[in-house]
Amino acid sequence: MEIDLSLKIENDEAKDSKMQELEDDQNEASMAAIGEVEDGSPLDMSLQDNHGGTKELFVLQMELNRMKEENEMLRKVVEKTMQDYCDLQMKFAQVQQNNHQKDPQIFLSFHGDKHWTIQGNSNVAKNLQKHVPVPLEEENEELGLSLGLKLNSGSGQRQREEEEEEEEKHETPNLASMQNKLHPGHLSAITTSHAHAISSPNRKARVSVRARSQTATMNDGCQWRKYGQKIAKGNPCPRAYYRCTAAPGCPVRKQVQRCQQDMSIMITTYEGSHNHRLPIGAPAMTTTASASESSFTSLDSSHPTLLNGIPSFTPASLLHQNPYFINHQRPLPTAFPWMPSKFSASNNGENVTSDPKFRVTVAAAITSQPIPIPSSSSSMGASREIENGNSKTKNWVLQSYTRSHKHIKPSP
DNA sequence: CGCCTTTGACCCGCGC
DNA sequence: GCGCGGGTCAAAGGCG
Repeated sequence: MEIDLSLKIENDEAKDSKMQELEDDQNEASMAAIGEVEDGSPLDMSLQDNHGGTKELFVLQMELNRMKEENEMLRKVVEKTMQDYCDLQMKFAQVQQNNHQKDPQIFLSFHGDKHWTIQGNSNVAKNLQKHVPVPLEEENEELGLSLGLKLNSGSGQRQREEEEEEEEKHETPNLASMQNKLHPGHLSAITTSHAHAISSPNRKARVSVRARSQTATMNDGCQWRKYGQKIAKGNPCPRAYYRCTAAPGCPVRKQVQRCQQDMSIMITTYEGSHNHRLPIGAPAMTTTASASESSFTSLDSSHPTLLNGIPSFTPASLLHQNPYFINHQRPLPTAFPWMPSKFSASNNGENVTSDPKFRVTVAAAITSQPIPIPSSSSSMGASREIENGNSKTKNWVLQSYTRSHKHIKPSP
């Protein structure tokens, strides 16, 4: 990101030359006035004329003094502007440096269905606080669901992964404790989401979103094609790789993985920027560039269309405008559609995406075209592992697992 | 038939 | 240089 802070001002020479011209003109005028007195026919000159010439000279001198003062004032303004410009440049450099050193964190907490609080010291947080049309209160209620937003900059992948692990360590117990505090039925469709964006000159920007979802994929309004799946180290849940197929050659990819600590949380990581117009229902984070710039919107992974026509950051209003979110409360399922059906109970009723009532509600709430909902038929049960070196044993186990679940399809 | 998922193989970066 | 692990490719098969 580069911001042109160049400030075009006239340099001193040009300014001085103009001033000189001005003074010359005034001198000429004065001299002309004097010359009139001196070069005119002195004998014939009447007293009245003399009086008039002196008056004109006086006026011109006054004008000259006034212009000198004005010029001095302008000089001060220019100096002040230059000073401000230098300060701004220094601040900008400092901000850039800070972005590399630490990660400004923004935490959005949802208290019941009434209040949202945004915490954070960054400018983004302050901006959010300005724009969120709900009263901001201290986080003092026990009943709260936290939604963390994080903007990173210039971190390496390792660092990011460590941060993510760290976040999970800190975040998951909180979630668990919150869920323990809450009656299961109080968990509405929106529970938590987590996003952060990374921008680095050498790395593609990434935005990862954590959302409680029971569907296999995050339904974000875009069209995705799965091109790979792997078991990541330290997480038994397979990581699925998707590519945007909404337009040929679109570089956007996303990774979908379940959170190890809380299987109901799905971590979706978007990478790249779309080379096409997004569907109306596609949230901003599906294009990392816009996600980095804009505010994030809390969303339920099953309900991308809720973002249609709604300002980029209106979680509270979103909730209030869509009573479905508040009223559609259901207990956490014990199994999820992405699990092999062997392990999952009949949970078709849990998938609110296919709920016609929800669709009608959304259609009524927003004015947009219906977004085709991609079939979440990818079986996450099949696992695989790289076959090399010492991982062969693990690979055999995984392949065995794969074979044993190969013909198991998730319940429709 | 076209598009999708699955999955084994391959590539590449990083740490030691 | 080697091993490990993440990410991607591409062939095979399924499905509507």
